[in-house]
Amino acid sequence: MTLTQVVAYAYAVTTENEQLDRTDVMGEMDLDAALRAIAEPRRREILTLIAATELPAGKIAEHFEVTRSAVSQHLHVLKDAGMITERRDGTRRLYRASEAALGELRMFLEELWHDSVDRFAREVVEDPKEAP
Amino acid sequence: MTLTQVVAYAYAVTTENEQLDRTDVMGEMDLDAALRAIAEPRRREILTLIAATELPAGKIAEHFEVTRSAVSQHLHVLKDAGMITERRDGTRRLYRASEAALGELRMFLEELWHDSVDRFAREVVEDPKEAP
DNA sequence: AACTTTCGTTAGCCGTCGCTTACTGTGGCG
DNA sequence: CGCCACAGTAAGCGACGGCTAACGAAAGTT
Repeated sequence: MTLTQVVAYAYAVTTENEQLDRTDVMGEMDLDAALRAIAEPRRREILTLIAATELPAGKIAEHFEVTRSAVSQHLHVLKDAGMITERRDGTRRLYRASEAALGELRMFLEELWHDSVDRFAREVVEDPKEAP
Repeated sequence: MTLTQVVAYAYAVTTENEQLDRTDVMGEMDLDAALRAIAEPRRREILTLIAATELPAGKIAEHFEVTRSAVSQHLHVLKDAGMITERRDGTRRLYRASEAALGELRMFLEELWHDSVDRFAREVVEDPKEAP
């Protein structure tokens, strides 16, 4: 069973409404903003932190040596870019990486890489000796 | 035949020395610099331009409405990040996207996405109703 | 109601970024 | 050699980004 199949199954077993909620809550990913967001090392660390686990802002901030304010601003940037989702629980705000957004970013690079590989393979076929 | 198999074949038909040259010439990709490089829209356009085709600096600059100088600086940033390779032919400098670097970037996001998907799949298995 | 916890927001500082304008460098050609 | 086409480099400017410090806001707790 491939990873993609697992995802397909996961979506399949959720109800239609739940799926609507899911795509609804997630503020559509902005590719430009997303790439700018992950260009920052600390934001990348935050993203890896909440890729597999949901965490409150405080717990996230503990992992860094900058102010909680700074982390809060990073979270704001990530949220605006659609890279993370926010869920409230009392005074806490729980964050997690948006699987859909990560998938879109992944696809963007996949396509770019694909173009590059195509060219490379073409050159090899035309003249193996010229292959870089 | 999958894409990965094509790549494997392409590498296989090149000689060992050629492969050494290939990895030698390419200034090891810097993930941090690479992500900062593709955060800029114009640099991303440049990258897509030379993903499947090798182009001289002048031809690249023609596609934009900024100065050739600006494009030259963008190319410098991309090269420093290891995202592109440079080959000289007379006074011309031919650029192309580094397939290896694009692959590494792709892998980085692949892993991040993978972590996120794992979590999502786990939640569904544990309690489908709780799936976001 | 007063206080605490958890967290976001604002103002302002300083460093970095992308751009233009000028200048410099280099290879080919008469 | 002198010149031209093709490029990178340097200086300097306006804009933007990330940080801290101080403040604001909301949900529990006593």
